[in-house]
Formats: sequence, structure tokens, C-alpha cells
Amino acid sequence: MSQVTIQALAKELNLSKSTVSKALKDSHEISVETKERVLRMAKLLQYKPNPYASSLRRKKSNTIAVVIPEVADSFFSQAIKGIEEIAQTKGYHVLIYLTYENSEKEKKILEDVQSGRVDGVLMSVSSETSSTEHIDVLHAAGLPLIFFDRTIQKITTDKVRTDDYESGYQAARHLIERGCKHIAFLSISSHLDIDNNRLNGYKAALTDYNCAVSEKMIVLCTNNAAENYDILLQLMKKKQRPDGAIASVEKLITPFYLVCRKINLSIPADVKVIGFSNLATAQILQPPLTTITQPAFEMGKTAAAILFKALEKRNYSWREEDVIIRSELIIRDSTDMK
Amino acid sequence: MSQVTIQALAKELNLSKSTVSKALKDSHEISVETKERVLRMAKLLQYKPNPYASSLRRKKSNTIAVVIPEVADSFFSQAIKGIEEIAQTKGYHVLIYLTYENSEKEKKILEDVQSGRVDGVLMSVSSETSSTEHIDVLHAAGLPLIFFDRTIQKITTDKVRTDDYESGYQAARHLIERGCKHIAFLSISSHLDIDNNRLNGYKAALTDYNCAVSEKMIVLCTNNAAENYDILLQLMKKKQRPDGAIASVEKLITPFYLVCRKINLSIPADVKVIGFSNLATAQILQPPLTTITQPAFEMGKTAAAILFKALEKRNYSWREEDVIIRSELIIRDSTDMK
DNA sequence: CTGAAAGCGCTAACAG
DNA sequence: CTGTTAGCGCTTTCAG
Repeated sequence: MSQVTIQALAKELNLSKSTVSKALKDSHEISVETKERVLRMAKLLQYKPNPYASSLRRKKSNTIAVVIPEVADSFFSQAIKGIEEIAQTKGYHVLIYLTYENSEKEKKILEDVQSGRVDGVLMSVSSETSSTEHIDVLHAAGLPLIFFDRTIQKITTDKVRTDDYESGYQAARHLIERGCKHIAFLSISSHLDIDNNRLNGYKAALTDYNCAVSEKMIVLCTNNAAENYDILLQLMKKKQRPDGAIASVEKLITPFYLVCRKINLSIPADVKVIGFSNLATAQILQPPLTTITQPAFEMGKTAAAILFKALEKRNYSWREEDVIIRSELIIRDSTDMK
Repeated sequence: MSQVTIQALAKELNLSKSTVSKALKDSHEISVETKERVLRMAKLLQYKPNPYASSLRRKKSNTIAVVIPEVADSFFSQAIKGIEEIAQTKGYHVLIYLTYENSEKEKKILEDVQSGRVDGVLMSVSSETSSTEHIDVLHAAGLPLIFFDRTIQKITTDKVRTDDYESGYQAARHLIERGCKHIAFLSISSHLDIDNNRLNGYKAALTDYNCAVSEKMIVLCTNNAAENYDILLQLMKKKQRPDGAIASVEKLITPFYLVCRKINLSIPADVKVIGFSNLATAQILQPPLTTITQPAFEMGKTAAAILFKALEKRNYSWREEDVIIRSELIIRDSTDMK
């Protein structure tokens, strides 16, 4: 707790605290020598302005909230890095909130955040979130809110996302070109636009290339690792098992590989697979994984940049930007011909 | 920004703000029916107490800082999860600061954090940090500080770490038992106690099992991915190349695998490798990686728990705890015989 | 049981 | 160029 207040500093200098305050802010209405005196003394006494007193007065916290489903995922880790990096240069502080894919938690967090604790919010919605009213409320409160990655289309806000539809299309087309006939789409949520967009891209590619779209090939997974393993095991043990698969989310990759190993399916000979993933280890997997790699770091950075731009403006109005940063298909052995 | 203040709420209820304040805190000196009225109206008006006004008055922020070198690493991701989870249950807020392994940044962050912004700090020191004075200062300021994972032995603080010496010993012994004669130790820092402890464990095992300890086998890597690749490539191209390796840090694993592939060294036939790592993908690598797996989530949780316990006490005194949570050797194919 | 008043540390009019 | 004053929204004595 900082003991030395601006009052103490002023007293030491025989100045008023307002003069000291202005001097510390390098105000033009203070003489150069006074500024120097103040700065020197501030350093000497190790004066640290109390941020909350300042926030209270200025009605500005210089803090943002990052609300995400989880952190043990390389996408969000990299996104956080992008956000934190730019926040640091702008002198902002970053509060992290995890929703654990739970809509109730998300709601609570968003309520709390309206207290004035933060100047703005960066968010990637939880997979369980279907209703949007808790977001509308925050929105109505006038708090700048930027969605990144997992956006909600129908809410009017700035968004930073990737080309999910095209990526889904590209992934499916790649598998078709590599000879797959029955391509499974492994999804994590039927609510998330991001998943639906990828799914729609996948369906469009199948249709364009005269492959039947079968509901049986669209597999909804959960947030539970053990359950996912079972779901994938059931899928791959079927007679009519897929010969290609698209994992729409990173955490399905490990169970998918394990299931294939368990039942002696060879990747890519028996089944080819593409993962939406930012894993550094994709290239050293057995076999190396073909990925749709998202620009996670850039997305975090861009979302933060848009937020800070908004915060610097006087009257912020919604939905100024809908930025799309392209993902990249990186072909590796998991989709090799035979 | 919350528009409805406690004043407005009081006016609406024809009560004084002090009564309302007490009622909201469920004070015993307020009648039950008044409490109910207040609570109902608070809900109706969507009253959100301004946290900074409260913090200013109470000199307590209900916020902690987590200061770590990076986040795109599965150890820290999981640790954050552990921290956040318990913070959420305790009603605390979590500020994230990344040092990028840079001692200067770390210093700046710790200075800022003394402003009263947080009630305590959880920290894992940067690999560049050798001097400790910036930590002493924070320490002297009386701000509770808990180290986790990357601790500094000589600083008196609560610590949560893993059994690094034993892990290093165990890793080396395992490689010796699997027939390795020339075991490299891939380190990231010569300052970090954590690295030195692992290194010392490694050395002790070599000595105990009559293997020569050679300085040439102790390889100092950097924080730059490209550089690390080159360093490892040079190492493995030598005539006297190692037939076993211990990666003391997760990020060296991918370059190590890539180098081996590049120069056609087979893992484990030509060289066996163990990684200190929490990677979910360890089991599906080519080949599956033998790991020393740290209890990252538990370490984060424990560190946070100790901090909160400290915050609840009146007069906190240092170095009450030095908790060691054991890591686990998980044997996989990368250290197979032949 | 309720209210009046003071003040946390800072900033921003407004005077001088 | 410097100082006085008021107040951000809340909590906490201390009276009533």
C-alpha cells in the first residue's frame, strides 16, 4: 500500500497538491523548474499515485477485461499475449476472467464488469451461451465490447474474427481432393457462430464437389475430455466410419489421435484429419497434423487495438469494425495421399 | 460506468446512504425488513457498487497480480487456470502481467503493483532476472508475495515449487538405465534456481552412476526459437553428440524433435529424450514423449490459496510456507530401449 | 436501529 | 504560474 500520498509530497515541497498533480502530469501551466523539483522529490520519496483514487475521480480505470472460455488452449494463450502486449504499451491493465464454457459464469462476470471496474471488454463467448441478453445489458450500459474469435453475429459490436466459413470450406475441399468420401465434422457447440460457419463452409464444399452431406457425419462433442474420447471412439468403430475428419477445435485432436491408435486406424491411410489448431507441436505429431492455423496473436492484438482506439474517442458508437483476419491451411502428413 | 450510486439508491428508499451501505453488507445493526427493502430496490435499480470507491476507502482492492514470463506455454496456462478458479470463488480479481523473460519489464511491473492496485502478488521470475533488489523493494513495502515454480531461493517468501532436484535426478537416472552414456542437459537460464536445481539433480545422478559430467553436455539455450534450433542443430551434428537429452523447458521440445528429423537421427534409437512438460500432445508425438509432468494446475491453485490465506490474516509475516508438490515421470516411447 | 459527517487520495474547475 | 475548493462513491466512526 503506497504510504506517500500526493498530499505528503506537496507538503515536502511546500506546494499545493493541485500544483503537484499538474506537475506530475506535465501540465503546460506549471513552470519547468517546479516540474523538475516535483519529479525529483517524487522519485526520492518513491511516490506512487493511488490508481483507485485517480480512477474514482476521472471515471476511468485504465483497465480492460478479457473474458474467455479457457486458457489451457494455445489459441487463447496466444491471443492473451497479443492483448497483453499492446495493453502494456498503452499503459492499460488486463483483468482475466475464465468462463469455463459456462454461460452462468459468463453472465456473472459481465454483470460485475459493469461496475466501472473496467473501461472495456474483450470477449470470446462460451460454447454454452445461446441467450444473449446478458450481453445486451452490458452493451446497453455503454461499455465498449469487442468480440474476438467466438463472436455472436446478431449482436452489433466490433468484431475480430477469422474466415471461418472459408476455412471450413477449404478444409473439406482439401480432404475431398485427397480422396476422402465420408468426412466427419467434429464440433464443440451447436450455438457458436464460429462452429456453424465452419460447418456451413464444410457443407458447401461437400455439395460443390458432389459429396452427400450426412447428419451422421456431424458430431457434436462436449467440454469433457473423457466423454469426447468415447464419442470419437464410437464414431470410428462404426462400420460406416469416416475416412476423413475435421476437428473444429484444438482439444479434439489428442483424443482423435488416441482413438485411432487404440483401434489401429492409421492416419492418414485409413482416415485423414485436419485440425483447427495453433499447436506448436502439430509438426512433430505422429503423423504431423495438417492444420487450419488461426492468427491468434494478431487477433488478440487487433481486438485490443480496436478497443483502445474506441476508448480514446469521445463518443463511441457501436459496430464500426468487423475485421476478418485470414487463417491458413498448412498441409502436413495427416492428410497425405495414402 | 455504473450510473446508480448508493446515494441514488438511498434517496429512492428515503434512507441515508450509511444505512443502505450497512444493509447491503448484511450488518447486524440493520433491521431485517430494511435489509429486504434495500436489497429489493438494489436489484430493481441494478445497483452496482463502484469497486474503486470502495477500494479507496477500505484500502483493499480484492485484486491480485499474476506476474509470469509468458503465457503461450502449457505450464503457465494451467497455472493461471488454477489461480483464476480459486480467485473466482474468493471474489478476487486477477490482473495478468507478462514479463517476456525480461528483467526490466519485470521491474516496472513490480513497481507499478506497489501503488495499491493489488493486495498481493503471485510470481514466477523471468529467466533474465539475476538481481533481486526490485523484488526486495516490493517485499519491503509489505505486499504479500508468493513465488510459484520459478522461485528465488535466497529471497524469504512463501514458495510453491516442485521437486526440481529430484526430477532432474530421476530424469537422468532414467536415461542412464535406458543405456545412455552421454546425456545432454538443455537449459534455458543459468540464473534460475529451478534450472540449477534440475541441473544439480542431473549431475548427481551422473556421478552416482559413474557417468562423467561434461560441461559440453550442458547446453544453454535462449528465448529465441530460431536460435535454439541452431544451438540444438550444432549440438546434434557433433561427432561426440549426446545419446540422451533432458529438455528442462517445454519450448525446447519442438526444436529438438525437428533437429533430429532434419539430420535423420531416430528417437529413441539414436537419441533418447525426456522433456519437462505439461503438453497434452506429449502422448501423440512422433514418438510419444517421456515427460516430467509438473502439477501446474495444483501449483497455481496452491499458490493462490496461500496468498488468500495470507490476505485474510491481520499481520502477515513472511516465509510461512515452502510447499513442494511433486512432479511425475511419465515414461513413453522417446526413451524406449533401442 | 438509523443518520450525519468525515475522509480515503486524487483531479479539475475556478480564483488569484 | 500556483492555490483553494469541491467532490468522485463509498465506508466508518460517532451521535441520536
